[in-house]
Amino acid sequence: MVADMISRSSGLALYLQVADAIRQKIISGEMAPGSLLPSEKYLAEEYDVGRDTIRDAMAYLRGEGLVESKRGYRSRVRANTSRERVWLHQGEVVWARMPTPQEKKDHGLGDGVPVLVVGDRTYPADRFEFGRE
Amino acid sequence: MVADMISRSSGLALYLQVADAIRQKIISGEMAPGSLLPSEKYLAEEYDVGRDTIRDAMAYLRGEGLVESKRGYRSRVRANTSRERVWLHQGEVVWARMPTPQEKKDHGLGDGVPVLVVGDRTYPADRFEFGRE
DNA sequence: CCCAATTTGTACGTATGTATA
DNA sequence: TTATACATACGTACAAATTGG
Repeated sequence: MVADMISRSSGLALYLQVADAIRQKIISGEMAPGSLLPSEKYLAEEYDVGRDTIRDAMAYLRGEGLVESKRGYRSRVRANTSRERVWLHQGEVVWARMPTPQEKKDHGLGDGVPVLVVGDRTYPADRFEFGRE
Repeated sequence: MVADMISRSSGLALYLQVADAIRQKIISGEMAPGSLLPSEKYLAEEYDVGRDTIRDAMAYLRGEGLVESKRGYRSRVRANTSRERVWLHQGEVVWARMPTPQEKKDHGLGDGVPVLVVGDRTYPADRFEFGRE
């Protein structure tokens, strides 16, 4: 029974404890990239918390870029994508921030995926990296 | 009255409409960087929605890195920080992702701030940028 | 230093909508 | 069509942090 790992008196918010537990399963590989998570209803019963608490935990993990959700289907562990390498030209500078809604739409980005900014162009951070030759 | 801008039949979720409205005020400068937002209670009345809807909108804006919240105090428009420039050495590669909880703690990062990764080191994306000389 | 008001955070509930299988 | 699952939106209550008197 996994619910033993959740403490209502630890001082740490329940949803963060749930997020920690699920994150650990993802990092350890117990939940493989691309695999489906249990339903929110199931998780709520497993950890003996309300569904809202599970939703908060999932939202937190989405923000970390660890899971992705879509309506009507169970959430999924985000698969690691390979990044295309782009060489920085002389004088170019790269930085990162979260995408605007328009950029999320344009690049088809889920939650928890930043963009890399070079000049006036943005690149999805899960598909690009920048290097110096 | 701003509530006119919120439509319950537009098909777009109310919290996204609220987020859009507040984001526009931030981008336009009507809400200056560093300034305090109205309380959630006030916003709920202003837009004539539940507090939960306002909270969802705020969480969305936090995820975008536009606002920051702390318990007991009103949310604040994130101030633009200046980024320290670091030169990439030959062969180095930089990419970005969301921080782990440990990295958030170590760097004192709020929501919606990615980290830049170079080798086995991470740099807060709101305080660093990488360039090629 | 303490107290009260304010504000956000957490957690529960219910109901309904919408996408997927 | 039906069942399942996540999304949205309302409500309530209390906890915890901050501010200011």
